[in-house]
Amino acid sequence: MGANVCKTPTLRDVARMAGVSMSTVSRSLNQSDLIPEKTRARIRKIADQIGFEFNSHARSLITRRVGTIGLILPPGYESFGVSFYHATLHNALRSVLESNDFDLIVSFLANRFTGDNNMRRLVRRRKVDGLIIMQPVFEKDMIEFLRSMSMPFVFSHYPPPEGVLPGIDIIYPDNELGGWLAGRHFAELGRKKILCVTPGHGSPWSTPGGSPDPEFSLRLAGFRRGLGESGIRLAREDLLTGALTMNSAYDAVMARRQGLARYDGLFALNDLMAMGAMLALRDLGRKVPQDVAVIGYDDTDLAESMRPSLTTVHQPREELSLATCEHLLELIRLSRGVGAPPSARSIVLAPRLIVRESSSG
Amino acid sequence: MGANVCKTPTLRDVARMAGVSMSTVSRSLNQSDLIPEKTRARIRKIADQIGFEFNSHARSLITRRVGTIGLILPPGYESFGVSFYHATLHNALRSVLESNDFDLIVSFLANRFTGDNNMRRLVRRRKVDGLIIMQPVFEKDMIEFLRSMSMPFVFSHYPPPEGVLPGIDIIYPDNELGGWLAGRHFAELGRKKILCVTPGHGSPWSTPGGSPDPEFSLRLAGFRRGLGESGIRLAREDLLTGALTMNSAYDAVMARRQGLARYDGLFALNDLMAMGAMLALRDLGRKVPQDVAVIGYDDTDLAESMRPSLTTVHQPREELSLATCEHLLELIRLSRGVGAPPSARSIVLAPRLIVRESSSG
DNA sequence: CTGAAAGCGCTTACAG
DNA sequence: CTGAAAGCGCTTACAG
Repeated sequence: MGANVCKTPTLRDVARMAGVSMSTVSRSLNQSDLIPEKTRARIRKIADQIGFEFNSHARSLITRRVGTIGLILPPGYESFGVSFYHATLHNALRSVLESNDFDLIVSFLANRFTGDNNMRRLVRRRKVDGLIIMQPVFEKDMIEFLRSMSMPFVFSHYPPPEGVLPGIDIIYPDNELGGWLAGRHFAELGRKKILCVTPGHGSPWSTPGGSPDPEFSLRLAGFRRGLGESGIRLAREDLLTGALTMNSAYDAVMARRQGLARYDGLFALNDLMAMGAMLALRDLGRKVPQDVAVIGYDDTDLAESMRPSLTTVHQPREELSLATCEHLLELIRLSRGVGAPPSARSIVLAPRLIVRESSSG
Repeated sequence: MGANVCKTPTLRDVARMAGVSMSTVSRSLNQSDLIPEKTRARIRKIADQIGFEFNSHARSLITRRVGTIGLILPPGYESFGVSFYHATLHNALRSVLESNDFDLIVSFLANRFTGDNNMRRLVRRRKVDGLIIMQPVFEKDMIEFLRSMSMPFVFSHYPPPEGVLPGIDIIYPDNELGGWLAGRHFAELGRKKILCVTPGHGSPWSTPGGSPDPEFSLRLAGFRRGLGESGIRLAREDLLTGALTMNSAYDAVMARRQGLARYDGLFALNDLMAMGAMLALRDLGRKVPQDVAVIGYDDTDLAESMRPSLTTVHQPREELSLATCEHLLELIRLSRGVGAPPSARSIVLAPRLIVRESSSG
């Protein structure tokens, strides 16, 4: 009366049915070429029939791998502006991991209730094989901890802070170049007087009164350089301060209605602010792009969907995700091997400008 | 020369240092009250010192729990309209799970490369203790499988399809009521002639030529009922077809510019479409809300950020996430116990209308 | 090519 | 209150 269908069949069940030892089943299902193809096929079939899957815990206990990657979310992820952008990043990440049969645990750095460090916990409990870390700030402790645990990790998306920590694997887009592309585009369009909407210190992770977020200050620096090459200057009064949201930019532009007529271009440091600014310009009777050309940053899906559609700097999300995952998977592979650990790399990806209606009048 | 700091200390290490057996350490760290508080504290301290954490695999092998919940994403999640809305849902989910010390694995139902069923795999490999399933379609196979595996699961967010499967735990907002709130609001405003922007069959999971998505058809039905109570009818020609995106709604309204002057209200079945419609109205010289009052659906962050800010039906995201998690955690708890499995519930949450500038002229 | 055996790091009756 | 021992479901030298 042996039931040949049980809730969760084990290797032992398969072995029994196949009339071989557990070792043979294990080897077969793991593609060991010690086992002749014929046997492997037979066992594979039995396993499929009864719906066998390896118990990942038993397996991990020995192999020390789980088949799960941890993604550490940036601070401020709850805020719309951030989550909004990152959601598309995650989709791309998930694709790559999925194609490699890895699962994805998504977590904040710190548990917001207990205050515990989630990342440490995930690592110590061995719930992940590697980490993708999206954090604008690089804590030295954290990095030393990961190294001491031999846990592969890659920082992704945020540019390194000023004093770059040497020897860290990090992949991010070139924000300075993105800004430069926008600046040059205005110059090419022959626009001379540009208004620029920045988040000021309003990004979720900038410390009050601290230095502005490098991500945004780099965009601005590049923008200045791009304009400067054609002799266009950005004065202090040409900078408006929003807060990464649509309404903050709308309000900032409305508040500046005096003297607005002088401007024939507007650059916002992200798409949401660009959209808010466009609404304001329209309400003030200034036509986009005829009177004012507008450029955003990020190339979120909204940019194309906006009317007029928004010219913007495209963040290479797919490439970023792909490169991040591939690099991490490579590190994981190497960490199992015997070779020397590879030297760390930082990979910088070039953004590109997507020209749409808001700047092609 | 025994190092008292090792990479990953085990129970054995703690036991050795404390001069007790592994059993005692295990019990202490698991809050067994067999062990006197004093001993517990001593052992806790040693464990903390050397950075001990349970190896989750060894533990799971015996206890059959992992401390991880699986979230199954809806089809079409890659599309912006969907991911955009769900991102905020996830944030809320993550909070609740985090406060219960559960990790979250996020996955699509099917592996888009191998075609394998990710959910089955996660369950069979025992990588999750329970599942939150966001799927507009309920496959019978899937449900039987989960039951046969005694895997706790809760369907969340999508209303059940027509022929409701009895005895499934499911939590979702009342879309019909949401539509009704919008209808009644127009009636109260004294608006008589309403244009309605729907996704048609354009939602990501509706089969071509199949029946429209229940989520949206319910909103529309409720809306009709709300208007009907004040004698307002919606003719076939009052329905526009977009595709859940801003530009689709923009284009639909623009294409309908003839006869647009008759309308004094516009309802879009989600916020993105409402925003697109508002842009079109403005471009056609119709003032919001003076000429046309506009209502959206979802209450995404963009609604408040829009100018004029958007009146919309608020999806009870926080309540939904909270209720889903709490219910799932309860099911998990019960599945360990001896009591009879609880009877399944469906929980319907009431949305509410958020009145903003787009309808308060 | 194949199997018996040890062991991964825990938990939990069972016996004191 | 405490410990020795069995066992969760795998993998992998080791011996044939």
